[in-house]
Amino acid sequence: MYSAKEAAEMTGLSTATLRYYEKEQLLPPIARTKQKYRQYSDSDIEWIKMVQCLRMANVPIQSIKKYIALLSQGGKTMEQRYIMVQDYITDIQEQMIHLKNALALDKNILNGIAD
Amino acid sequence: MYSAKEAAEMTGLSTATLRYYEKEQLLPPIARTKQKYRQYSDSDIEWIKMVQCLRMANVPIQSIKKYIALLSQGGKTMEQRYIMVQDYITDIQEQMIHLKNALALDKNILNGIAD
DNA sequence: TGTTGACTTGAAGCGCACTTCATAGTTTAT
DNA sequence: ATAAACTATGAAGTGCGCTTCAAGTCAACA
Repeated sequence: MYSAKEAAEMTGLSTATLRYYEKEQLLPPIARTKQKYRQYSDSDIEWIKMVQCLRMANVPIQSIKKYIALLSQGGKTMEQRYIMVQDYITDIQEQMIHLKNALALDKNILNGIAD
Repeated sequence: MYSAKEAAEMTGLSTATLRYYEKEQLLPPIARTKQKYRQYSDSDIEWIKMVQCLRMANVPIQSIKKYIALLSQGGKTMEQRYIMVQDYITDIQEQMIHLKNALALDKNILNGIAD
């Protein structure tokens, strides 16, 4: 079991962010000591790392919350989760297309500037 | 030349967003009528569409501003612009990796749940 | 003539994802 | 025993990217 500070160090998130994620139900309820101090388990740490990956992929908190709700229902929700991830993969691919479109428009505009 | 409303319809952005982009210097100064009404030219519309592509690729306003500043300096800044776009392509590819990492962690966590 | 409707501006408001603050209790080291 | 370091909470603050509001100007039409 790890303290708040240790969990923060292990994940690279701040303790404030960890509390925020917990409050937003992106994490399972974290165990507490008698004195109400959080005790993060190894599986909590894994869980946090997964949330972190989703955030780094720009998945919004509310979507992660839904994903997490599915995940905590176990293996039977695998397909739904797979679909959610696929949708985000599609999003990212579309971002790539928009960037390339921007480059194409850049060239047109440049011709217009006629430098 | 197009009115604010026409420009909005042509781009799918709101007139408020167009004014906001102009204020933030994401657009070149838009011509005005005697009555101070904006008159968007065809090249303004192209410009807006490029900004829109960059936004849809999740490029922040401040970065677009820098990109636009380079673009308005003409063809000699092509390489710098290319590098900027490359950096965003890298960002997007990294997002993809994070998503895949999330999926891998999902599988681990699922084993932990032991359903 | 007056009342729609499109346009102008600056300022305020909003949702998101945190971050910081104020206040208070606990644990550890000297 | 007391100071330093860590933890807790709720509330307020921050930055981003818009959106909405308030107050006024201008053009066209019944």
